Amino acid sequence: MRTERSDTKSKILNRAEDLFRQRSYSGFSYNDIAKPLGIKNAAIHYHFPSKGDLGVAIIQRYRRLLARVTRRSPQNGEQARQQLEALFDFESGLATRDRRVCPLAVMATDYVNITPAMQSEGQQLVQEMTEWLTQVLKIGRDDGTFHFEGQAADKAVAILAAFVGARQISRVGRNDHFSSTVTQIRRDLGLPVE
Amino acid sequence: MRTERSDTKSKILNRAEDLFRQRSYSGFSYNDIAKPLGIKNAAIHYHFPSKGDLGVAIIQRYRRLLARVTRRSPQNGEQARQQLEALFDFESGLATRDRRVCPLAVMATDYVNITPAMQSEGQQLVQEMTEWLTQVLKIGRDDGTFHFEGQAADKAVAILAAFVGARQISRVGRNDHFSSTVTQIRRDLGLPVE
DNA sequence: GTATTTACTTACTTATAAGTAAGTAGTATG
DNA sequence: CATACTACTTACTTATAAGTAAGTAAATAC
Repeated sequence: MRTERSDTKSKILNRAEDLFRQRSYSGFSYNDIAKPLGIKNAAIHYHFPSKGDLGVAIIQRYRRLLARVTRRSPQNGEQARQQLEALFDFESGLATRDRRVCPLAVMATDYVNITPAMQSEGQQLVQEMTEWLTQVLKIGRDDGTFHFEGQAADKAVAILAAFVGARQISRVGRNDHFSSTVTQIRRDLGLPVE
Repeated sequence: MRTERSDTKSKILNRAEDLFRQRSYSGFSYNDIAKPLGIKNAAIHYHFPSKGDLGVAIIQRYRRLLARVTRRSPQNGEQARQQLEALFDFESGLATRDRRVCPLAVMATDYVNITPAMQSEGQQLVQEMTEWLTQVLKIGRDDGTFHFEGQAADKAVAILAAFVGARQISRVGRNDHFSSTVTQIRRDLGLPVE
């Protein structure tokens, strides 16, 4: 090992995720990672043989990050509300920090360029998110915490779609379009808007 | 002219838009256009000197297409409802035909890779869409045709975000996530869901 | 009927992409 | 203390990217 505790691998992954979300999958190269880290191209291939492996690693880590929120299912309305607020905080934090888009959005636009393994990771990510949010909304509505019409599964997808799309629109259009969307999602659920 | 009526330029533009929405901006090359059309790389450069010029042309044409819907502002609730339905039809048609994403989504994820001229086109597109939809929602709510809480401008952005995001999510996740979102948008507005 | 313009092709350039084979300096293992 | 492994670098390959300069055939203008 060159450095005391080889953190090169995680540095590569950090930088890769940043580039992935700033410039999309086909929009960044190994050199964009190597140069700022002061390493060589081949060092990345040592840790991640192909670009697809790097892509899979990015999504897997993102899934693990989100799993902190999505793993636990709510037992009552209060827990449902807390978990929904955690999602709101998570999404808002990511969106406002540096205007990066959601990894899911990158996978979608670059869908035919990414590897099947990456596509599969994406599919699982969507499934985990929608199933969890559907449960949260169900419990919360039964309890009277949230208000909405129709099926919880449809509402869950619509909310996630709004979050993903809002980050996109706020990047191309005006920055405050993200918070507009969040405000409206809250209103449509009958939640307080501070 | 080689062909009787030189439609090479529009053939290039058609193919480019297709690739743009299938593979994103940095995900396609001049060769991907040239080969299937049976022309040479340089022929594209003749009509569109740089890739940025081609990108601008794609967005401008999309803006013109959408302008058919967004140009006219509604005078009453019935017109508002009709115009909203036209938007729904437009979005649904594009989404289901071949799972291509919205050009807006491509610009967002590829934002730092596209030229300033393309960014400006994107900004105008977002502005045109949000301003028009805000008006539609305002008129429609005053008339009792739509029902929603909060400001019309926020609701407009949220609906557009949901459309953009739904196309992404349905591409990565399950195909029917798009129609789930549309159903929910209708319910949230108090519109009939057939 | 010559000159110019249009719409390309041919043939290239320069840059950069992902990926690899072989070498090497430290680290850990027995 | 020798061996093997880890974490790289050096130096390359092959492919492809956007872009360009010079040439050309057909249509149009005068």
